[in-house]
Amino acid sequence: MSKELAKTYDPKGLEERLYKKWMDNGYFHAKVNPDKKPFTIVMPPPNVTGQLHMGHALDETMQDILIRFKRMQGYEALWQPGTDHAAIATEVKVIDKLKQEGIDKHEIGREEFLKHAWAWKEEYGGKIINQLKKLGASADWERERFTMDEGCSKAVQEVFIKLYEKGYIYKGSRIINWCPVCQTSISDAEVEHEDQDGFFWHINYPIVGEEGRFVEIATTRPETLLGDTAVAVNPEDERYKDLVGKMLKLPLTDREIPVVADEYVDKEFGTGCVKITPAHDPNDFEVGKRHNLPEINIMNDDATINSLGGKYAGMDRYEARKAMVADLEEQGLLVKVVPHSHSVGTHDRCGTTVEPMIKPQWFVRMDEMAKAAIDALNDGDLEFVPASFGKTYLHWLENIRDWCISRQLWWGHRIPAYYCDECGEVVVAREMPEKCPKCGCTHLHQDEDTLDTWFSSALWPFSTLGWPDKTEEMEYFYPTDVLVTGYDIIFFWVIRMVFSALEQTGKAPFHHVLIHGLVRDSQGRKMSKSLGNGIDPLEVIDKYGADALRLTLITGNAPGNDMRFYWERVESSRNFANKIWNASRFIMMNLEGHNAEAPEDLKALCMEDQWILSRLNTVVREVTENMEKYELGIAVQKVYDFLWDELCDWYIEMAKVRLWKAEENPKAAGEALWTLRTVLTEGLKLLHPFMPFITEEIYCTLLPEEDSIMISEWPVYESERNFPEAEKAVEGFKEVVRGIRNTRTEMNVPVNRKTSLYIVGRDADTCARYEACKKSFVNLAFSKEIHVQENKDGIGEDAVSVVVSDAVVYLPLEDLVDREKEIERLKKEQERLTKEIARCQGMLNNPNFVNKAPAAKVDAEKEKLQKYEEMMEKVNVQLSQMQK
RNA sequence: GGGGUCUUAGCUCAGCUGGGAGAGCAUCUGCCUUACAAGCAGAGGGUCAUAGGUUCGAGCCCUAUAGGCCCCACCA
Repeated sequence: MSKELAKTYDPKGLEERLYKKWMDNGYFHAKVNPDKKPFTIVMPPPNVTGQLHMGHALDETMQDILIRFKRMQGYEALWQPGTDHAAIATEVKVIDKLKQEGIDKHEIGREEFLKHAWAWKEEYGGKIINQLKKLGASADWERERFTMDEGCSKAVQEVFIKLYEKGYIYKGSRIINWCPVCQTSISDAEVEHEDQDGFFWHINYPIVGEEGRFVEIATTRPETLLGDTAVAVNPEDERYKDLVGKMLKLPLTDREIPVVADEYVDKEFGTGCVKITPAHDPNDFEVGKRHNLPEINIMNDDATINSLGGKYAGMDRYEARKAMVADLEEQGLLVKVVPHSHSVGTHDRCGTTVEPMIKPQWFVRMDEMAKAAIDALNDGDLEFVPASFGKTYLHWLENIRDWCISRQLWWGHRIPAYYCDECGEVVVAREMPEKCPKCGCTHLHQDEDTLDTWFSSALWPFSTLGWPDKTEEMEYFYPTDVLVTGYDIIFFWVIRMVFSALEQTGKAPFHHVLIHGLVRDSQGRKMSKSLGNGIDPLEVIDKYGADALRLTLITGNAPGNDMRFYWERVESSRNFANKIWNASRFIMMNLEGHNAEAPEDLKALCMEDQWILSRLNTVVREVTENMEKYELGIAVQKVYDFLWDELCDWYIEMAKVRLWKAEENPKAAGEALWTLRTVLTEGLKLLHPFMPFITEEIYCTLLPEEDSIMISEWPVYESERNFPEAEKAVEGFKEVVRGIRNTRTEMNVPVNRKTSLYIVGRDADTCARYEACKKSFVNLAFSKEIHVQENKDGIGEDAVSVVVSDAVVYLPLEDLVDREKEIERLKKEQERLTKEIARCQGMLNNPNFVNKAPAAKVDAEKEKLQKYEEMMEKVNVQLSQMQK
């Protein structure tokens, strides 16, 4: 590979080339390796028919960062990928496609439909995986799984049977959420509640045998009147006490229904009389059970009124509502209509208003398993990051109801239950039994329903590792270490994985759950198809590169918080990539043809070399700590600041003096080059998990003998690279440089005018220190002829002075000095110091501070006070001189 | 109704266990200084929502209030 690098960083082409290299070398593959500690992340399986969006990009980037970090740290890092069959989402898409071809799902039948569905999966299933690869995702693609592949299906069947045998899975006729459009039951978690403006219809129900007397009820859903089997009042309600037990004539029908008393009714709300429709309302269902009321289902599966609805039969529920209200009005039974806003349940997939219906469905009993999941968090077997999401988790589990798992869909895992055609006996088994165990009949048929898609994804952390077989992967990689996901699917997925894993494997499926927020648009709106405000990650990658996208998604936001997407931020990430690129280019250009041998003793290195090594050392320690605490944003910010501010803006500029004089002093230049190469190499390693492509390209160009940065060793803190004195010295140096630059700007001195510099140090030691680094002022402070001395000999009275902690720097700028201006500047400085001194004294004069604060804090304040007082003294001298 | 979360510079957000307010972008002033104008140097800009409290010391901890957002919930 050539050392010639382009002047600007162009990620195009390079990313693809490097990704292929990583794949070809099998760097992403993890295997059972007893010599190493495992580190495992299971990838939340994207929907097989899905498109990569910003949410995925964020989620996958976070995981990739953790996996790459741990891999470099020497762990056997497995990132287990795969896709989800996404039962209903996929089935809807396949139905749509078939419809366009003029094919009806029911006409072709189950088997034929599934053929189409699998074909669809084969055609589109790989798409999202390929998109993930563009991000740089280092998942172990050799282990890619699918929730409906053989192994996962086996796990699903196994779990179903075990739970059934334990009595945790049962079939029952209960009120469930029904989607009339998708024509399937859905779980509570799939129902979204939204407030809608509607009406309260007040209707009079005539009392039987009491001509002209009515009971007035209020309802938001008049059409369900057809299924009413009672009217309920509160037993304590004095207004209606005499009515309890009486019969009412149900309007628009020829039925009579009783008035019952039930605590459920709120006296204060509405009219205090509630119509009870057990078959179409969850609360009414409960009331009906308590009073042994009949359950009358008045709707077909598509939410049209069924044959029990008399003249309304065949009408859609809303059509029927209109017709019935009109009829009631005509009959004089409609008392009034009052606008009323109330919460309506809708299906999260299609937005259709859910219809509660009584249907035979399969359920998972939640009480015991929920308790285990609660204990897991309370016992610390499971930890959320940030911890506050643990409360959300607990709150949900504490209020959980049984989970409806059967779906009237074809795309999914078919329920392993078989019914005897003769006696109706139910057998749950791995295969269809040859004959009914009860009556011996040989005619049996399998349950038509499939399982909720989350039933299989709940098993993902262990089904992908081979469970229920006792595989070595299961033994080695399980439980996994951390799950990374958005807060929006804690209920759907995280909770179900936890209780499933606890039940089946006896262990929590992961130790930590790292939660992130949503990526919103620049106005803070959710990115959505209907708004058309979504930003395609692939477009960002195409324009700015995957590294820039990754950096943008990780920086400037705290775990669990939503973030906004701005193109400007991507641009600034790209600029950082370019900065690193050019710094590397500079270092490599200088290395060309020169020796950069490691020094025999780091202690012999010059001040600035020790400083940058020492700073790097600190950054290594801090970044590693941040990564281990999942503080990715903080970690990368530190790497960013170190590379840009400290390495590029300071160290490289300081090192230039030696590089320019390489011919004169090859040893000094060699040390600078060694330091540059060392710091760059280590810095790139710290950056690699965040920006894998550019770091790989530079690393391999810089060190052609190395194979890849992604399998290099993560830097570790070494105490012999710690140089506190050098750090302090360079801080002093920087203070001087800043002071000079500042003063020059104020004096409007152009950069190309080099000035002489007199540094008057506090004492001999200080002078020695400035002497050692004085050459660096040439480049950093636009200087020539730098004099370091202990007195003011040879310095003109008009020189501009810069007072710092341990020295005064004089710039002889006679011709430019405006005495008035200089006096003003010094007075400003005086003012600043007065404030500082007052602040220090305020603290130190407070006996409570001196007595109670830690001694180190008190000493630090004393030291500062002394420093400021010294500086003040010097400023005063300077000022009086100017005012002479 | 319950729970969570947020309120910090013009904008978007960081700020880890309490110890002198930060970044990016934007604005203003100089610079094409032999890695980088996708850059360099400098500047302005904040009563850290409000009111109390704990503490020697609060952006950070506690309480209340206001406003924003989110989630959960069976008031017909």
